[in-house]
Amino acid sequence: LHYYEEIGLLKPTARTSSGHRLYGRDAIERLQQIKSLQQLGLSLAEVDALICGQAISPRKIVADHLAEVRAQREALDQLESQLERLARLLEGGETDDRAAVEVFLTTMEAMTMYDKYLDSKQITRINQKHAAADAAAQAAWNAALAALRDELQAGTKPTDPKVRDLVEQWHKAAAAFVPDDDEATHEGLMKVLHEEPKALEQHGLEPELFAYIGRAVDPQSHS
Amino acid sequence: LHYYEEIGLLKPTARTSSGHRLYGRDAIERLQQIKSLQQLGLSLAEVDALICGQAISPRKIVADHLAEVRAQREALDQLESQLERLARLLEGGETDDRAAVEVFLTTMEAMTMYDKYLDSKQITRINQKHAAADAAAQAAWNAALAALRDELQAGTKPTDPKVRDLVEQWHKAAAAFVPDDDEATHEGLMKVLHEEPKALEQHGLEPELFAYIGRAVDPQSHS
DNA sequence: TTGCTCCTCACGTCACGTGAGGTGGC
DNA sequence: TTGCTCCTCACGTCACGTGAGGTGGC
Repeated sequence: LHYYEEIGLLKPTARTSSGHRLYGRDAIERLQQIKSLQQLGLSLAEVDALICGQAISPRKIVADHLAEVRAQREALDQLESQLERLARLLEGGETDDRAAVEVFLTTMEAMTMYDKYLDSKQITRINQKHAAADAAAQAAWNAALAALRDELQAGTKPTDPKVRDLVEQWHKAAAAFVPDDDEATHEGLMKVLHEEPKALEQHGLEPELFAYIGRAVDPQSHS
Repeated sequence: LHYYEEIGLLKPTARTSSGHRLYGRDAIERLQQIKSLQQLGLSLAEVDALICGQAISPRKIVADHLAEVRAQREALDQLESQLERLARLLEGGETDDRAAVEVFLTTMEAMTMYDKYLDSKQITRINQKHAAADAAAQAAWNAALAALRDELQAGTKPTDPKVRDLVEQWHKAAAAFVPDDDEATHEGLMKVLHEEPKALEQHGLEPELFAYIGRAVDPQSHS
C-alpha cells in the first residue's frame, strides 16, 4: 500500500498530525479498482495508464492481455504434459535419491533429444505404445540384439542371411514399441538414432552394432 | 552465464591468461542440464539442489512442481475466460478512449460484484441468456420499470393490484434474461441486488424503486 | 592502428516483504 | 508505564539485462 503511494498510484485522503495515513471512501474505491485490474494480470504500469486517464484504449489493453494470457496458458499446458510424462517415467524407478537423480538427468536428456526430432503428439503416441508393450516384446528385442552382437563379434558379414534374419526379428520386436501407421514418426526416430549416440546408448545399442544393422539393411551405406 | 558462475552453478573449465572463460564439454553438458531443468519451471535453487547432489528426491520435486503448474494453469484458465468475458462486454462499446475507460472500470466493478455472489458457471449461463435476449425483452423490462416508477411517484400503495400486476410483468420480462431452472442463480442475483446498491444502479433501478417492488411482492418486508 | 570480443563492477528490473529503529495514542 | 499500531528508511528477492569503462588478440 505504501508502495502504491511511492509510485503515485494511490494517495491517502489525509494524514493525522502524527503522520498516520487516512484513507477515505474514494481512496478505497480506487484501491479496489487497482486490485481488480491487477487480478486481470495487468502490471501496475498498465493500471496506472488506465486509471490516471492516459487515454489508452482499454479494448486494446484487454485484447493484448488476452493474447498474452492465452500464450502463457498454452505454454503451461505443454509444460504440464511434459511434467506428467516425466513423472510417469520416474514412477517405477529408483528409490535411492542419488541414483534417482542420475536417472532423472538421463531421462531429461532423452526427452530433450526426442523433442528435437519429434513433436508432442508423436511422442505421446510412442509412449502409449511403449506402455502397452508387454515383457515378451522387450525380451524379443533384447534377444535379437544379443544375437546380433554375437554375430558382429564372430565377424559374420552383415549381408549374411543369418544376420538379415536376426535383423528381421529385431524389426518385428521394435514394431511393438513404435506406432506403425506414421511414416514421420519412423523417420524421426531413425534420425534420433543416427545423430544422437546417447540415444542409442539408452536403448542398449552400441554405435558399432547400429552401424552393423544399418549395413545389413542397406549394404551401400558407408557409415 | 556469468550469473550461474556467481551463484556457484557452473564454473568455466579454465581461463585464458587474459581472463577469458573457457567452457569444456563437461561444462556444456552441465549447462544443457541446467537449461532443461529450468525449462521445466524449476528455480535455479532447485536446479542447484538436484545437480549438486544434495540428494533430494527428484520424484518429489517433479510431483510438487506438477501440482504447482497445474494450479497455475487452472488460474490462467480462469483468467482467460474472465478476460474473454470482459472483451465481449467491451466489444460494442465506446470508441472514445476516455469514455471507454469509464465503461471499462464500471464493467470491472460489476464483474467483481457478481463474482462475490455467483460462481463462474452461473455467470456464463446468465451471459448466454442475456446475449440471446432480444430488444423486445429489453423494452418490456424498461416499460414495466417506468410504469412502476410512475406508480411510486403517484403514491400508489405497493399492495395495489395495479402495482402487483406491473411487478408481474416485470418478472416476466426479467425471465428473458435469467436462467429459470436454477434456484441458486436466482438467490445469488437477489442477494446482489439487495446488498450492492451499485448493482441496482447499473440495471437502471433506484433503491427506492427496488424496495417498493419488494413490498409489493412481500408486504411484511421492512426494508 | 582499428574493430572486435571479452572482462569486471555496479545498478536497474517488478511488486512488494522484512527487518531496524523510532514514535504517537490508549 | 505497557503494549499496540503506525511511521520512515533501507535492503533483499529472482534471474538476469544493460550500461560504463577497460583490456587482450587479430
